[in-house]
Amino acid sequence: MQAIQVSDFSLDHTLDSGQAFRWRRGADGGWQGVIGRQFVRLQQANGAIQVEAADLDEVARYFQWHVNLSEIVATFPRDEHLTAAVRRFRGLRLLRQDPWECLASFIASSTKQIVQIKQIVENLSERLGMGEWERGGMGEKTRYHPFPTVEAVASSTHEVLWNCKLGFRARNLLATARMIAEGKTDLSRIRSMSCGEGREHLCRLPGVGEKIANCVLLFAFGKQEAFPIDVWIERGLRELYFRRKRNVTPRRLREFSGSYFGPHGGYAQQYLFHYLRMAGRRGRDLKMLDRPIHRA
DNA sequence: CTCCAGGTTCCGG
DNA sequence: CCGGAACATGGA
Repeated sequence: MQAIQVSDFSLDHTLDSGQAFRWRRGADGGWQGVIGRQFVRLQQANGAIQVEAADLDEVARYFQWHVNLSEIVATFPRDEHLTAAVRRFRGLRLLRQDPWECLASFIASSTKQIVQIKQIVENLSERLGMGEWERGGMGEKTRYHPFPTVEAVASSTHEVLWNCKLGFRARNLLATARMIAEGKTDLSRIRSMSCGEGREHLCRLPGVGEKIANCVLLFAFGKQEAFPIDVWIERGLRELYFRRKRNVTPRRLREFSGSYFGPHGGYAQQYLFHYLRMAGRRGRDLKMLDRPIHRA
C-alpha cells in the first residue's frame, strides 16, 4: 500500500466515465480492477490516492497522473455546456489503456449498455484470460483474471465467445482477433501514426467503424483529437449546439466536433459524455448536475 | 410490453 | 452522402 499525491484527479469520475470496463467500486468507496496482468486496488481520501499494486509505474501510466489537466482544459471552448461539465466533473482524466483490450472491449460495446459491456468483458476474462491468480485480502481469497490475449481469443471458438454474451458481436471479435494474430494488422504500429492514418487502419477490422476506432485512438493511443460520436454525444451535440436546426447530418456533426472543440477535443468529448450520461436520458435535466449527484 | 443501449454493415435513394 | 433496416440481448 502506497500513498500518492495527485492534484486535479478524481478517481470516481475517471473510473465511472465509461472508458474502461474492469473496475468495481467496493463498499468502502474504493475501486478494484485489473491493469495488464496485475490486480489493483485504489482509494481516494482527502487529496491522496492509496494504491495497492505490484507495479506502481504501470498504474501511474494508466491513469496519466503526469498530465497537466489545466493546460488541456484551457484549450476548451468557453461555452456554457462544456464549462458546466468541467466544473461538475473536474479531475476526470483520459486513461491510457492496452490497445488490444480497449479494441476488443469496444467491439463488444456496440448497442450495449455499459453494465452489460462490463459483464461481457468479465466473462471473456474469466473464460479465456490465462494466468488467473489468487489474492488474499483480510482472509478473503478471490480469483482475478487478466484480459485474454489476442492469441487466446483468436484460438477460441465462435461458440465460446457467443456464450460470453457477445451476441452478433462474437463473429466480429473472433475475426478481428484472427486478423491481428495472423499479422494482417499490427496494432503497435498505430502509435506512431497520425490520427487519420490510425483510424483508417483500425476501420479495416471487422466490427470496427469510425466510432470504435476513435475510442481506441483516444483511450489507448492517446490521440486526443479523436472524437467518438455515440448516441449520447450525438443527442448532446444536437440539443446543446444545434438546437432547433434542420438538416444536421452526421457529416455536419463530424465537421463541427472536429474543429470546434480544439486539439484536445477527445478530452472535451469525455467530459460531455459523462455529463450527459449522468444527467439522464435524452440530456434532460442538465441543471440537476449543478447539485451533488445522489447515487442510487 | 415497449424502448433503448459508448454501432457496423449493407442497401436503395 | 444520407436514412433505414437487420443484427441479439437484457436493462429500465
